[in-house]
Amino acid sequence: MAEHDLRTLVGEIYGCLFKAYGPQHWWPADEPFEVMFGAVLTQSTAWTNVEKAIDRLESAGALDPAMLRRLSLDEIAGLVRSSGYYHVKARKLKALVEWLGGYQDDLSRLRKRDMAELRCELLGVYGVGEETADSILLYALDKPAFVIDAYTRRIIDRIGVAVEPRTYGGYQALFAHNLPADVTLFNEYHALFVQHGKEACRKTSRCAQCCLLEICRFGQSLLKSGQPRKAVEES
DNA sequence: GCCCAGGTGGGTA
DNA sequence: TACCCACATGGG
Repeated sequence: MAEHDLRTLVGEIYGCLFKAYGPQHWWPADEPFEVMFGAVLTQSTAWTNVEKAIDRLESAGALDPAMLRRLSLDEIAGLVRSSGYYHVKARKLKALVEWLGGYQDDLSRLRKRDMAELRCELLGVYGVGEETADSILLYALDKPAFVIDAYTRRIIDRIGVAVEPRTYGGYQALFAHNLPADVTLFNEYHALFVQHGKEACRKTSRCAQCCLLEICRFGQSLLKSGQPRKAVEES
């Protein structure tokens, strides 16, 4: 599949999703620390459960890194119980705020850092994997990191794009190489994938009745003819 | 009662 | 590298 066609496809998917769901405006108005904690709390967890945990943190005045550093693991676990995996997540939040403490909780210092270096550093923090790191970079620190999640993989697989390698980086490269590195665009695109995943294509194995139906059909026909679209990660 | 949700870390072969 | 598995609540 030519590079030009892949670029067109990535643009078409965005166009269909935007037409169906409209602008999402995810997280930009929220407090960056709340965004960071939410990124950890939402790991493998429904957002409705995360909201309850964030509300309890807020009531305790603990949407603040300095406050969170003062609380014990058990205290944090009690506050985030509703988000599931609460013992593990308490440790993860603690590790994150310890890391923030190294910057005196000063987000302007973090925003000045090079994105790739910052990403490496985040990945070194306990509990921060690739998706969480990119969510923090994009939604809390305004860096152009494209977030890949289960919804995104599912949709891309269904459309029939042959991502190589089938890793987080492989999927991310598909978008990073075929879109301008724009924070607002990346923010909206990922939010639209999540919205679509929640509303349309969760349980069914095909995109019946969904806004990506035509794109899916095109992808399936290519697969049958033995020519899956190919996206290759640059090393 | 069963399935799933905006993952990650650690262990094993 | 490539799988497993633990981690756990709450809504449909």
